[in-house]
Amino acid sequence: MVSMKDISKACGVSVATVSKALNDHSDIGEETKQHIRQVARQMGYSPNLSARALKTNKTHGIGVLFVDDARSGLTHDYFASVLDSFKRMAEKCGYDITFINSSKNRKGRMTYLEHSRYRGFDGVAIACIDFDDPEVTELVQSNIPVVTIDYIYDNHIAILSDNAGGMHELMGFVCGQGHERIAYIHGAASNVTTKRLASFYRTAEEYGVEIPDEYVREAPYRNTEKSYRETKELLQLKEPPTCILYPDDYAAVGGMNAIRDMGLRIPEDISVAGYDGIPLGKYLQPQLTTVQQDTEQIGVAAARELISLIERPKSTLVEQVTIPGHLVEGSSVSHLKQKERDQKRA
Amino acid sequence: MVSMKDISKACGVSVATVSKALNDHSDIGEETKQHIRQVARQMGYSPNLSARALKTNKTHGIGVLFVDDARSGLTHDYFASVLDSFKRMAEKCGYDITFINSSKNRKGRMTYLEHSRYRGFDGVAIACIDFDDPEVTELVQSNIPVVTIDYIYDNHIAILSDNAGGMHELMGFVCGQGHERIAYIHGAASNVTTKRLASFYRTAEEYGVEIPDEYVREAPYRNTEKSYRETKELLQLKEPPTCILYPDDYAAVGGMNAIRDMGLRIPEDISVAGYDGIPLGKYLQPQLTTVQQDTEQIGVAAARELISLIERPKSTLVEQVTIPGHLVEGSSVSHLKQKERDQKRA
DNA sequence: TTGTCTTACGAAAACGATTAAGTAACACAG
DNA sequence: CTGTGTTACTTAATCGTTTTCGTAAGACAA
Repeated sequence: MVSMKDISKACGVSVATVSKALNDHSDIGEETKQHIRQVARQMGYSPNLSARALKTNKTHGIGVLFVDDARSGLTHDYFASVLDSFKRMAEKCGYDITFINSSKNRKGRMTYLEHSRYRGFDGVAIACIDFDDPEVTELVQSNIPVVTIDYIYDNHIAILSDNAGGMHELMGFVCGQGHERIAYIHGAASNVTTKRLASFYRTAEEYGVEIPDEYVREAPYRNTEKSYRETKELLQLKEPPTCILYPDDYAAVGGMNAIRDMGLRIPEDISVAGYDGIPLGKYLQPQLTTVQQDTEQIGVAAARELISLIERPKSTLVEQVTIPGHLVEGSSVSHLKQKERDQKRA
Repeated sequence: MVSMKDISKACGVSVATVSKALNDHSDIGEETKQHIRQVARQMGYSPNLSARALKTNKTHGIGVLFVDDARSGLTHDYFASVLDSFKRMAEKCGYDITFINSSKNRKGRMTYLEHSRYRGFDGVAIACIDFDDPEVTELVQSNIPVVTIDYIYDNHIAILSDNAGGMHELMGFVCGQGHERIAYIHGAASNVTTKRLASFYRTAEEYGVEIPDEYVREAPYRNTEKSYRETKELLQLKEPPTCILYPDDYAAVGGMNAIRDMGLRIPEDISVAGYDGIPLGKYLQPQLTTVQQDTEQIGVAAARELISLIERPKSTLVEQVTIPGHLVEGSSVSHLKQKERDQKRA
């Protein structure tokens, strides 16, 4: 590998001059600069990041922390999309993305923070994880710039998908279609799901729709089997719902299977809606009504905010950015006409 | 940050002793070692990777190169799964994963190789990309250890999903179900798709099934719209196929929509099969017949081979590992009984 | 002439680790 | 007593940069 020393010899100048020329310092003559740069290019010089990082304490590396154990790491649709746009934005700004982990290797086990320090990340993005994990809070409370996605820590930057707004829009649509018996199978308790649940109730009230307790159930994220079972139970109620909302699109597919297995049609007999807007949802029959989260913007905003925090530690005032989603009106929610509703009531 | 110097002061020994104690060299007394380690722990010492890398030329970092521009980077199901298991395996061995990119940032543009050198990757994994790209071949021909996934460069380690075997098994199943008019919408030309296509023809011959040219068409990977259109065209042929194979499960869904839109039933009227084994396939109705690629093993093998190449540059003889997939017999391929076939022929 | 500025560059000390080579202390054989 | 080995350290060089503090040369004013 050709180093600055090689260039300095080739040019007959000192390494200091080479360094300054390549970094465009003002105290080097213009022609010297040009010459040094040209020679560097010719010799195929490549800066040594380790050496630079050792001096400057900047690695231009960003750590990304995802949940690992739930097996859904990168195959988690929502998260993979967010990460993808995060990555693109970060790379455009000259930062590379490395995954943080705490798996034990030959040298024992490192906490997230230890690992981050070891790698010398300039900043860290956290998402899709148990935010109460002590290792996570340790990382957040360290002096490493942090941005969280879909969770707020006091005094830290957070990028939030507008779950309350999304659910409000979805419920508004469902109610607007005339549904009055709406069930909600929500995801396992988390900051995200509680927001959606609260918004669900609030919007129901807004539209004067009553929600019996037995209409509200729980099935973990992306758990098709559980949502299948819960759906069957809902349909066996004395007064079954006319519409069922699911924690995500996968779960919705599970529910749709349950509905069909019971000989009912979607949306004629039962309406369903998912959440997330996975690519395949558009191609299901009927097309799935869902809320598409703007993963592109979430990822971009996260990267932008984190990098601005890294590069201008003080000036960053914005602490939370909420990114709206939008309703995808598929055809899995039917319009209940007045007489139909009367019929059902009769 | 506490460094070895701090520890050496606290312990009244030299930094060399600290270094050796922490790295378990044999020429340090056992009690000294223990003491130094304990103090290091108490002081919250964290090794500085940059400094270490500067000396040792090892970063314990692996670069991963994916296609970026096609927008399907991390949201590519097959690849996200492979990456996920690759990551887990690598982390278990003490390596971290960073994405390689060549996007132009403030400092101009780096090639993949330049970027890899800059980051000092110990090794590189390449997948899901245009393998003819000169930047990619430049990277492969460098002195950096490389493993490729689903593509073979001479004298380099490659991990291959058994596309020929998978297609053979799938075709064997379809033919075994009595199908004799089988169409294949294959993906855009690539090393992967040509292997499948060859295997498709070979297996057809093996079963004495003739494939008219008009039965073989092309639709890009995951392109639901194109496979929708191609499917419609296939069904409008004078002698339409009884079974259609698709390049992937997404495309299959597109095809299924076309079939249904034409008022036909799956699998009673037309059978379909996908490829990949996406999670949702199990929950489609009918359940999609497909070939599940063993992404777990592919990722693990890639990481294992790459790391062994990194750590024992000479000893690695194995150059290609083929990972078999397995048929998922859904219910989207019907069994054609003899008389039905006779009927159709009549 | 002397003093002060500017410009353009160099010397050298870091940064935090690793490691080859050296050395002091002691044991033990001859 | 001398020579040879161990054992347990220390010294010092080194990796490739960055950056602070020179300093020499020339310009220009007083």
